[in-house]
Amino acid sequence: MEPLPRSFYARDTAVVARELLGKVLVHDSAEGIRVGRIVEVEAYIGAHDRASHSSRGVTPRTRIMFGPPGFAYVYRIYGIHHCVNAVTESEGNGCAVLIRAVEPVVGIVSKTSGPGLLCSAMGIDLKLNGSDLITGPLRVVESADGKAGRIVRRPRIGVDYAGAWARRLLRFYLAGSAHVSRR
DNA sequence: TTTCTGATGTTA
DNA sequence: AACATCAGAAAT
Repeated sequence: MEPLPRSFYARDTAVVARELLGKVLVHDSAEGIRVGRIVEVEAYIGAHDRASHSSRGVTPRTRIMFGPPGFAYVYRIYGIHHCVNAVTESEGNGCAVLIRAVEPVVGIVSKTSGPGLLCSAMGIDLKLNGSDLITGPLRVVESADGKAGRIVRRPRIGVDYAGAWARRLLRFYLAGSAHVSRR
């Protein structure tokens, strides 16, 4: 299947987030091919978004976020887990979509309901930070049926420190999916 | 059921 | 010190 083009990512982050629902994440590695259908995401809409890592400016960690769209921003969290994002909008904005949950499709043998769990289940780690989602080993492709379903909007998870930004409805998930991380 | 705690490395 | 998390235990 053909990966989504870079122009898909070079748009408003909340729009990209919603449209990523139902799309398919593919990790091609020596371990084999692992495939999951995206069912939950969050938008981090730029350096002015106090919940976003990019609100601290360009640092070694956020370098990829401030780069061009269509690349993977992978970071380690709480010392144990990894989280994966797709960089969006244009270079210099620091925007990205966090992928929070997928529905197992191929080659997945553990839980995928949560950003750390999905990375573990799909073998996503820091080696993929900065990789190209169009040409690299980690790609996003159109779903087989092209359909997503009704979308639910909620506040983002785990960003209570961000004041008013924590209340913005920038988390999106597919209504009725059994693989969403929490209701 | 909800709330808590421990694990553990990176960050600025 | 805090963290875009998770699993298991304790409290209710």
